Amino acid sequence: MNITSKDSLITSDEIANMFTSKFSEVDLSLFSASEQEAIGVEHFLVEPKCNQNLLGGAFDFEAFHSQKFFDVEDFSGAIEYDEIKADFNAVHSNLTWEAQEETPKLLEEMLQEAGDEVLDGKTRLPICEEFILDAKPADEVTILDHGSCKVSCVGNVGLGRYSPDFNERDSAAEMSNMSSASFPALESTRNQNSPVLDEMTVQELHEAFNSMFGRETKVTDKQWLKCHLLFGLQNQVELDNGLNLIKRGTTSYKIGGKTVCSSSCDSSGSATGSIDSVLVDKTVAVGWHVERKKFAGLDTLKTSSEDSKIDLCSLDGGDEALVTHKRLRKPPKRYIEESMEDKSRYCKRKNGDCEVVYKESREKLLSVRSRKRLYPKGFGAAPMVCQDKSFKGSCIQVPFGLPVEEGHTETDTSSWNSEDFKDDRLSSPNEEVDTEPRSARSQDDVCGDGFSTRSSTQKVSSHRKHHISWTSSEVMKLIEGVTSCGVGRWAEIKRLMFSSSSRRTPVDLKDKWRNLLRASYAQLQCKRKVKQGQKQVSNQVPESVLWRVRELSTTYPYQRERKFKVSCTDSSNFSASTNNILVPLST
DNA sequence: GTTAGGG
DNA sequence: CCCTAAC
Repeated sequence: MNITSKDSLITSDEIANMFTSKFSEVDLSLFSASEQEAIGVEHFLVEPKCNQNLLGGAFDFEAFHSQKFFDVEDFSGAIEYDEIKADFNAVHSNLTWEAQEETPKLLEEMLQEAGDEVLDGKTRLPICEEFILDAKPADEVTILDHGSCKVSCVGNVGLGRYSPDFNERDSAAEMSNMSSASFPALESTRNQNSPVLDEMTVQELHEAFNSMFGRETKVTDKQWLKCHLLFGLQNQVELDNGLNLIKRGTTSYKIGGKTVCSSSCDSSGSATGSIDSVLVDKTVAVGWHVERKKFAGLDTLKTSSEDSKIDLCSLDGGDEALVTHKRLRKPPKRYIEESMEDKSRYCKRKNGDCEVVYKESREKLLSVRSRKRLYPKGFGAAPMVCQDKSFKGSCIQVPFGLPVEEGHTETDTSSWNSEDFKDDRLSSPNEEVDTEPRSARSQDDVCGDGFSTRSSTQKVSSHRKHHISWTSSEVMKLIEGVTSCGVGRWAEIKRLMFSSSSRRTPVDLKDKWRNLLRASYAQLQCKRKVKQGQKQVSNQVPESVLWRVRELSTTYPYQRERKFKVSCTDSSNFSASTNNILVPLST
């Protein structure tokens, strides 16, 4: 069976274990968790009998690969980089690295897409890249992949904070310095002849090994020890930088019978949050840790994990594969509303500033209500961290602006609720915190003509007016109205033509007219190019009607629209068209 | 209260 | 369809 398909989730406990463990524990537990999977890695940790073949021979890479525990190509870009390669020649001969050039590109892409929030982008990234590029074939790849699985979500966070405009190598040196400050050997990870490690005695190497992997080794071969230490370092760096954003296929790991990495990137935000919180302040065995404090701010992050499960972000090969492209799932509306409500209450209580809070909350809500805003471009548009000061850092925002407060959830419910935050159960009459916006809103209820768009008695569960598509007769009426009243007199048109229809407001008429204009214009353009085009446009509105619209638009120029209208003066003799042209139209 | 225009 | 500034 394909393990990957079994269960794509990992429990947060498992994650926590993985991350809270010290390095050694992580590796060991992770690798030995499952017999089958462990094989390869176990071998890695087993002291080699022959240094020559220390890794390659023991490592059953193909077995791993065939089981799809990782996608070799994910790291392909990394290979071939430096001297260390030599040591692994034996292993990666089976691998194909055609994607070598892809990784940097991917990285760049990811970085560009990354959020605009830059935490230490300069210092972290270089490492990240370095190690991507330094990733070793076969054996290391495998292990790193495990590692990166663990970190995948961290990567999400980390990369999300890289400067979008980061220059790949510019700050590499800087990074190098920084890291080496904490752990000199790190610097030499790129160099097989790492001076630091070279200078270390076997005993020291043993100690390092012990602290890194949590186990003793009897191997006295310095080279072997160095190899492992270097790898360990890199693994750690990877862990810190979470460069798992590299495009990869579905990857799963079975740990203790449970598959841990999924191919789905849903709720990446949540995952990020919790993983991060788990990661924070964890000690790295070797004692260097690269600016992990950068994540401290996220410490308070909690996932909305009503689900104890977390999707790790593995990246599918699809179009939306990259995390940076992945759209976050829209949270349940109700949840949003409740969250907003909570936020509002909290803010009210804290600040006593209803108006401000209202606007703010409303904005957030709006951002959820609007599809455009809901799905902006790219990943960065979904703020992970609640920067709202009113939250005092005590809450986080799950992907789409869902604030989750800590310790503030039980606040008084007596405070105001704007209509926007009301759902059915909230619109009880005894809520009388008549805030300004609310009172302003209530005008809707008495909006003349008996067509109230929203009323408090109405079921307001859906804030957005239910979409009512315009019927052709309505369109005709609108056109008639425009014909007789002219453009812009929507209220009058409404009175004249739609008096019986309570569902069309003057604004609706205006909007529709605008759309008609656009449609007609689009039709013109399409017509010029392909005859096919008009079918799309005239799909809903007959061409004749659009023609009519155009005619009217020339008669009643519609400010802005007019300009592009004029520009498309081709067939129709617009210049001549004045009052004469607005014709027939059955009345 | 209406309208225009952006979202 | 919503929102809001401007009228």
